[in-house]
Amino acid sequence: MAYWLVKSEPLAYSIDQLAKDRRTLWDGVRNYQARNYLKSMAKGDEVLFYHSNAQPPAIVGVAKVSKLAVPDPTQFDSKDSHFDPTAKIDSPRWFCPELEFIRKFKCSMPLTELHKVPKLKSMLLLKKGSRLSVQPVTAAEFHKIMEISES
DNA sequence: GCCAACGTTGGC
DNA sequence: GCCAACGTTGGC
Repeated sequence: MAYWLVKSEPLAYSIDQLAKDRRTLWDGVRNYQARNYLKSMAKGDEVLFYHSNAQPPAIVGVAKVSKLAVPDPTQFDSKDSHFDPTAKIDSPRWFCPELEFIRKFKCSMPLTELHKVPKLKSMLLLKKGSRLSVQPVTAAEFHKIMEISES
């Protein structure tokens, strides 16, 4: 079992939208490192859901991987903002797993609060200049965040 | 809106 | 392969 964190701008796709949809393809990621993480996600992996460019930016809930990554359909759609003209059907460049809603936290965890937790100080999310929209999270970090969410 | 930190592109 | 120019992310 691995743990991850994904970022989304709430105006683009929020935790509330995922709660309604129940499941969604995590498409549109166009960064190679993030893509490689998406491809290595296993069914059942748990995923922290983070709202970026939000007020405040915060971890807002948990999802899980419900399907392994498949070729991202938006790369082939010329009308989609994530269209990639260099991607070919027989050699897709971008991949996306399906994520399933687990829960929204009663109280979201703003970045400013996360920075105060000593056990989380090495989280990728909290490192200066860290822009990756898909990140691995350690079991210890994940469980600490679960603990905080229940307090 | 600003800007630091990256990532990508493309000429050479 | 280098690197300048440009684009994007995302906190503030």
